[in-house]
Amino acid sequence: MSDFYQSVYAIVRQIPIGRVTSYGAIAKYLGTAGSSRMVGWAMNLSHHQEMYVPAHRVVNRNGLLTGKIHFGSPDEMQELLENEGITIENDCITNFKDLFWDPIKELK
DNA sequence: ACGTTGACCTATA
DNA sequence: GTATAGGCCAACG
Repeated sequence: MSDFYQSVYAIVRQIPIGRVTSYGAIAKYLGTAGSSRMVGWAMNLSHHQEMYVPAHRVVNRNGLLTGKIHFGSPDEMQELLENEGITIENDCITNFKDLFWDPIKELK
């Protein structure tokens, strides 16, 4: 495994409960801005990682749950987020702007 | 080995 | 404001 994926997983695990972030923010934090798709790939491989990765806390820039289909059940991701106190409406995070957790600002 | 795809983002029309 | 285009790079067929 390259350090890139490990770094991505490390960041995702450090996301506080009830907060979310975006692929672009993570990519930018890792210095691979513009290649945010790789972050998505990292998430794709996250499910066969030993350590659990809360990929449900990572959404796209619009706060839309685009990756929900990659979970076992499309509704699983929304349930997990709502379980953490996040409000979802039509697969979108309503208070996304408030719940947004920027690793550059918070983790830097 | 090559072409296509993808859990994205930014920019232009 | 929505629509389309381009760029990015790794994995899959």
